[in-house]
Amino acid sequence: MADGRSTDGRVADVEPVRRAATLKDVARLAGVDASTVSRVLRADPSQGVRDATRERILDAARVLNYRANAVAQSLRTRRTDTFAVIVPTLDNPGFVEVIRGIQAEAAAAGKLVLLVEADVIASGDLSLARREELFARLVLDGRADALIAAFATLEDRLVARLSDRGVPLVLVNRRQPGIPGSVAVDDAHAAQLAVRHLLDLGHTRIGFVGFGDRTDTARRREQGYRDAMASAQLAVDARWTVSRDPSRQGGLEATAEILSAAPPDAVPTAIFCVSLLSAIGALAALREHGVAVPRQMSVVAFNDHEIANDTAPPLTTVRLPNLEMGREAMRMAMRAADGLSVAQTIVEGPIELVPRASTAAPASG
Amino acid sequence: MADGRSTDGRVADVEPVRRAATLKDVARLAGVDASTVSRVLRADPSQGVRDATRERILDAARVLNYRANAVAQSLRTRRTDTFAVIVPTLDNPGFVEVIRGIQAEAAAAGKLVLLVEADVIASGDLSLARREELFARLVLDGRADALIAAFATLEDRLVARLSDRGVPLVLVNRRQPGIPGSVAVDDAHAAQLAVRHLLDLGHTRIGFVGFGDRTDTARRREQGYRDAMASAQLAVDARWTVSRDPSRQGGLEATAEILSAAPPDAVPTAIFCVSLLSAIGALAALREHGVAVPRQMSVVAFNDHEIANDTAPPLTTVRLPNLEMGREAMRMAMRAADGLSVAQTIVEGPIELVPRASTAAPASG
DNA sequence: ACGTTGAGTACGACGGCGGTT
DNA sequence: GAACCGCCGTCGTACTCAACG
Repeated sequence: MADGRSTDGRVADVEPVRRAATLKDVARLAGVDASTVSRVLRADPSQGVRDATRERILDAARVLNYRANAVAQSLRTRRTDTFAVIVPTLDNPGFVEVIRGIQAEAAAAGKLVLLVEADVIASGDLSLARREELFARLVLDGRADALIAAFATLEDRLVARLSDRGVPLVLVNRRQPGIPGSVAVDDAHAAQLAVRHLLDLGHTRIGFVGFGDRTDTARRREQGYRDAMASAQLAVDARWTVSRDPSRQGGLEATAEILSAAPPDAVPTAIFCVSLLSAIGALAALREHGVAVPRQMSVVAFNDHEIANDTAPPLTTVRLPNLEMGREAMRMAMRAADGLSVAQTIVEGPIELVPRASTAAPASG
Repeated sequence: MADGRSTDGRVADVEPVRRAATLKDVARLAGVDASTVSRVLRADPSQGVRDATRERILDAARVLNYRANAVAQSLRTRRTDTFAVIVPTLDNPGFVEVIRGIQAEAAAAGKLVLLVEADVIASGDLSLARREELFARLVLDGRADALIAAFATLEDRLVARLSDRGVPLVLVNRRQPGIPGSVAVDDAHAAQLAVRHLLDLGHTRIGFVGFGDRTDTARRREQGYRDAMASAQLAVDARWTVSRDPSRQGGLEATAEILSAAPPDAVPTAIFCVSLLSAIGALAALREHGVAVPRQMSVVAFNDHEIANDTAPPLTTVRLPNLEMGREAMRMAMRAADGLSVAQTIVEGPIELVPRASTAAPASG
C-alpha cells in the first residue's frame, strides 16, 4: 500500500493515480494565465512574451512534466497529425516498401500512421457497408487527417463514396476517375521492360500471370505485356494468359493451368508474372511439374525484393521505386489534409530490370 | 481562383465546405436536447427514452448523416480506442504475423492500430531521448490507450522509463523485470526442438547463429541451444557461435565467419539460425562458399514462413504461434488500458518442427 | 499607444443532477 | 413516483478580444 508516489499525507490517498498536468496546472504554478502558457509552449511568434515570464512558464512545465494533451489539441485545431493507411496485406514485400516510405516521410514531418491491413479485416463476411463503416471511422470520425489507400484492394465504389463524403484521399498505384490524388509508377513501361528482356533472349511464346482486370494497375501491366508482344509482332495465346490472386498460391495455380492447358508444342517458353509472390508460386509449380528453370522455362517477376536472390533459381525481376512511391503518397496526403489540390502523379525514380538466374535463352529446338 | 475555400471576401461563400453535423445539429432537428441525442445514439441502457423520441432522433441523425466526432469523445471519455504498436521492422515475416494477430483482435474489438516501424524512425541519428520522445507521443499525449512493444528493439531503459511514466505497456516475446505485461512463447523449448532435430539426425558439431544477448528472447534461444547440446553431452565450440543482426545480411556474415574461423576438421556439420532471415543468409553464404546443403551442412531456421518452401533448398524450420502471440498481446493491452492487472504470459499453441530439405544426416567420414 | 497578459469562449461529446409529467 | 428528458459543467487546448501596465 504506502507504495509510492502518494503526495504525502497521512493516509488519505487522494489522487491514487496522479493525473497528468494540464495547461492550467502549469499556469497556476507559474502564476500566469493558461492562455499565456499556451502561447509560450507553442512558441507562437505572433505574440510577444516577456523573457522572465517565459522562463517561469518553461520551468513550471518542466517541473510538472507537462505534456500537451494531443486529443484536446486535435479537438481545438481539427488536425490529428495522424494519417490512415490501408494496405491489402503485409505479406507482399512491395507493400512493405511502400509503407516504409510512408513512415519515413511521416516521421520526418512528425506525423503518425494508423495502419489497416484489409485482408485481416475482411476475413469474416463483412459486407461492403460494414467495411466502408470501418474505413470511414478512420477519417470521417476525425481520427486521421487523410487516407492513403495503397493499391487495389478497395472497390471503386467504396473509394468513390469515401471521396464523395469529403475524405482527403490518396490512391497508391491505382487511379480512378473522379479521384484526384494518386501516386503511381509507369506500370506499362515496367511490364514492357520485363517482356522485352524475354524477347531479347529470343523468346516468342511468352505467358502472362496477372491478377485480373478489376484494377487499373493490373490492366496497365497487362497492357504493357500486350504492347511489348505486339510491337514484336508476336501473337498472344489466350491459353497463356491467366489471372489469379497476386499470391504464391495464385501464381502456382496459374502456372499449373498454363502448363496443362496448352498442347505441349504450344506451351510458352517464358512466363511473366505480375507480382513477386506469384512468380515464386510459378517457380514452385514448375518444380512440381519437373520443368527446369531457366533451361525449359524462363520466369520474370514484377517487383523486386531481396528474397529474389534466394529462390531456386534466383528470380529475374523488375525493380520499382516503391519506397519513393510511399514517400510521395505521404507528402501528397499531407497536402490533401491541408485542403490543397493534389494531382495524379507518376513517381520518378528508376524502373529497372534486375537480371538473375531465372531467365535465359529458350532451349533450341 | 473562385475555387473554394478562400476565406475572403466579396463572394461571401458562407460554408464553403459543409461542416459535419454535431450532436447539437441532430438535437435541433429532432427538437430535443443534445444530451438526449447522446443517450440514444450510445444506446445507454441506464436511461430510458421514449420510443417516439428515439425514432425522431434516429431519423434526424440519419438525415444529417451524423457521425460522432471521435476526438471529442476521446477527450471526454479519456479513451481513444487506439493502440500503438512498435515493431523493429516489417521485413521480418515473424513480426508481420504478430501484427496480423494484433490487427485481427483489434478489429474484432473495434480498436485501431497505430503502427511504428522502429528501424525507419531510427534511421537518422536519433538520440535515446529523441526516440523516447517519439514513443512517448504515442501514449503519453493521449493518442493511444496502451503500447504494444513487439520484440526486442527498445532498450531496457527506454521501456522502463515509459512504464514508470505510467504507460500501459505490453511486451511481446520479451520480458523485463519490473514490467508486468508480456506475451512470449517458450523460446528455449523451441530452440531445443530445432537442435534436437539435428542431434537426432546424428550431428554432433552444431553451430549457432544468434543475435546477441541484449534481449532475453535472444538469451532464451541461445540457452535452449546450449541446454540441448549439454543434455546430449556435446561441447559447444566458441568458434561456432556467432551473433549478428537477425537479417539476411547478418546470417550471411555470421555463417561466413563460422566457416572461416574453425579449422576444416572442426567446422560444424549443421547450423541453427535463430531467425528465418539469418537462415536465408546462411544458405546464401554456404552457396558462395560452395558448401552443399544439406549434404555438407544442415541448416535449421527459427520461425517458419511460406517462403521457406522456396529457398534453395527449402528450409527446415521451427514454427511458432506468432499469430496467437499477437492476439494475446492485443487482448492484454486492452486489459492494461482498462487498468486491469496483466501478467507475464506464455502463449499456448503449438511449437513444431517443420522438416524440409535443408537438414539431413551428416556426411559420413 | 505599445507590448504583455488575462478573461472568455469554442471545439463536440458525455454525464450528473434535478425538474416535468 | 417512476419514466423521461433538459440544463449545465467538464474534458484540455487554442485563440480572439480587451484591459492592463
